[in-house]
Amino acid sequence: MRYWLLKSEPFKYGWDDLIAEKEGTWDGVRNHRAKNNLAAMEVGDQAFFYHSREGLEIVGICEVSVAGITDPTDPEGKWAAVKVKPKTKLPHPVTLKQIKAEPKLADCELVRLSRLSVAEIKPDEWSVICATAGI
DNA sequence: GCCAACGTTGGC
DNA sequence: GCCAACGTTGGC
Repeated sequence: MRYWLLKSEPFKYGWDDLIAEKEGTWDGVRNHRAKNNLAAMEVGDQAFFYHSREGLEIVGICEVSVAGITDPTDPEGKWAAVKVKPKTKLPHPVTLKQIKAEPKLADCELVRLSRLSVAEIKPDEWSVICATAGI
């Protein structure tokens, strides 16, 4: 079981959209590192849902329901995608400010590579964020 | 709205 | 194969 963080701009596709759809396809990723992360995901992996540009906070947890599919929006079929289902809405969203203020999270991919849209979260980082979120 | 970080493109 | 120019992302 591995942990991830999925970034999305809430005005394009937010947590509420995922709830409404019940299952969302994570496609349109055009960054190699993010693609590698997508390709490494397995069914059952957990992922934080993070709102970028607006909100700047982790709002929920979703679970990979379908792994290893090719991006349906890519005509050449070179890019990867997964499907995710919403699992838990965080009782207390964890803001980027809180993440940056926590020394244990100082070198997670989210902080280090701020432009990466699909980041890996280490198990201990996952626990720290869950604790902060009140889970 | 600005700017830093990063990726991509294209001239050489 | 190098690097400058440009575009995009995302935090502030």
